[in-house]
Amino acid sequence: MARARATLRDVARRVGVHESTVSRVLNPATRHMFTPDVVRRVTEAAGALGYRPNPIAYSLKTNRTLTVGVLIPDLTNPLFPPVLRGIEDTLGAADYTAIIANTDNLEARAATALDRMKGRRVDGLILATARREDAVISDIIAEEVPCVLINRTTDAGKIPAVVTDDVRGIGLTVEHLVGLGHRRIAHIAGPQTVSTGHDRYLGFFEAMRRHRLDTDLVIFCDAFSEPAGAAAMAELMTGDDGFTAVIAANDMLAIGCYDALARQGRVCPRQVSVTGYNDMPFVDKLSPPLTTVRIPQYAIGAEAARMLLALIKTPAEPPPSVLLCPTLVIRSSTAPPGG
Amino acid sequence: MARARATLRDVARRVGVHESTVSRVLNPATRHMFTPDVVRRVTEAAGALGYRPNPIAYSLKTNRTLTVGVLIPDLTNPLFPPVLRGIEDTLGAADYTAIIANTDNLEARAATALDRMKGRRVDGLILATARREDAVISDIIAEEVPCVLINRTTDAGKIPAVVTDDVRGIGLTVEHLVGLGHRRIAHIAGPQTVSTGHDRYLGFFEAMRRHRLDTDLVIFCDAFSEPAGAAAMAELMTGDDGFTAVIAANDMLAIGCYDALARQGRVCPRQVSVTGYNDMPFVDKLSPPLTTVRIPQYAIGAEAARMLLALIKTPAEPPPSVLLCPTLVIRSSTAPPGG
DNA sequence: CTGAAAGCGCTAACAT
DNA sequence: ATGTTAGCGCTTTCAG
Repeated sequence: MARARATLRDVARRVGVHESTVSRVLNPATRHMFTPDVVRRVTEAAGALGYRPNPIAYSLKTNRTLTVGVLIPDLTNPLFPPVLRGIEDTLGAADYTAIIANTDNLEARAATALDRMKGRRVDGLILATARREDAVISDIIAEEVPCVLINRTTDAGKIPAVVTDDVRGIGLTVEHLVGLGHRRIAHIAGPQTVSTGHDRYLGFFEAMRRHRLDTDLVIFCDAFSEPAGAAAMAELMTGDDGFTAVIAANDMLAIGCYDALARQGRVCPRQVSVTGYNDMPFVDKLSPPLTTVRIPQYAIGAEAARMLLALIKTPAEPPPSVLLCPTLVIRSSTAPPGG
Repeated sequence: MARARATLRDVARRVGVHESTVSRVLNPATRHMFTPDVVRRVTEAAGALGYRPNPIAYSLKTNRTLTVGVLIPDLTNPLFPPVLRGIEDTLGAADYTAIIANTDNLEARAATALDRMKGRRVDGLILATARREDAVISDIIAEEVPCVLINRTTDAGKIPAVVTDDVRGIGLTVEHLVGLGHRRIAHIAGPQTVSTGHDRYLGFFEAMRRHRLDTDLVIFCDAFSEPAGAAAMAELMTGDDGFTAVIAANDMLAIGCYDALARQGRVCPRQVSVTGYNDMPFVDKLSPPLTTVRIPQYAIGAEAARMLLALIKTPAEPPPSVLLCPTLVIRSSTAPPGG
């Protein structure tokens, strides 16, 4: 900033009181100690000088930066921007600021980013990058940094998390497809090293079993990506086992399915129904518009931020994890089999 | 952070030298003043104690926060995440960190966000929110805060900007459509209060004139949004003037065109060709895949960050604005007329 | 080549 | 009800 900003001392001098008086008057928690007259004079002088507290000095003194670090796999995945808006809106209302970093799903990058954030002395962390067994998170626990997980959680479950009920979410898609008459249903599963991939597979398995349907048609992908989805779909079509529907573990995988289907000249949903997961922006614009599971993205971010703020305030009382409810969004990528 | 971090004093005590010696040894710029022996001992002790400089104290002393503010209209617009990655990668390499805020295209929110950022004492700003006449930016000039604009610029042009050549970009689409045989071409223009909206309209106007074609089929929108595009397209179809192609000022407007077309049962590109602008992620998945103008999103961010860092280092030498080159991406939303 | 000392702007005991 | 004082961790003149 160019212009030299007014400091507490400047205000104090102008009013003719001590620096600490100004500090206390300007602090809502201690303002009550003063006569209305002093409060008025100080407030006016502060206004006249355009006084703005220096957060750097505040931080150095209090050891709090009013900053939290947010780790996400990839900002260009449209799933995350709405989550971030939820986080930033909630943090902003409490005068906190988010610092965001992408990890590209690489644990090494997560470690580096976390180091930078800790270096910046963030007051807390929100991580969307948890693996089921996560060394990085073990460190965080050991260091007692306030932290909440979103979207994915760890097996150990020692850290408060805001996630959706993935088992139930996939159950919804199975019910929907079974209701349409499908019996041979395949699952393109995500990485089993992360809770979302694992829970969705579990959800598929349990729901299919409930209907006494076979669960042999499962391809495991090592990434929630379009190419991985395309490869899996291609593999599925190679050993054609007469499946009529595919449940992809997320929307990116489902888009990959579309690609592979198109390359083989198979048409969705007439020949194969496809479902996704997340209801990312723009999947309603695909051809055909994708049937998928909607998760409350903004709410996930907002809730996580709320929890983190609580945790920062009272680290001794970790807030309970939150399980949000997914809903099925039926569009045109699903239809009765053999349509 | 929980664990009390080692300070300079701790390191100094351990080595048996003065605090300032440690500071100087750890600073690459002043390290050369010392005997190799001292350097080694200090470095080792710092390593052993896990010393990490406290950026807060550094900032308080030096008046630099190694932080820059980034203002964007809306993170959920897929145009921006790649730009941000460019910014963050470049800033990160120089140990700078970005603070991001959304304005939703509201000048009031821009002012608020900027206030918060200045409050946080950012060293510089990157703004993707400029209007052609922008009071907020006038303030920034007056306060001499290092700043670079991206995507949009101001009429006054007093601030270095990284933008693409929008006149030329739209020219590309006109050439393409004319080459396909179109003569009656409409333009769904963006807000004329921002440079992108204005320049693209200008580009349309000039290119059409070059071909001696009429430029009467223009609808001005007050937002670069899907509903605005749909409304404009609907209006265009009402007074049907026999147009065979529509150039939308950006991809969101083009998607709105798709909506309106679908509602009227008109098929693209057979009855109407449509073009967009920006080549946002996922427009290749639309039906039909959108012909659009690609801008180097990551490069815009990276270049802007580079310029800002230079400006912060030497405020007296403002870097020249950069005009990046757009390219046409031909997909399936354009075809010869009356196909 | 290294040490001493001041001070960035703020908060929070502790005094009165 | 207000003032004094010390100090957060660092950089940087100024001495030597």
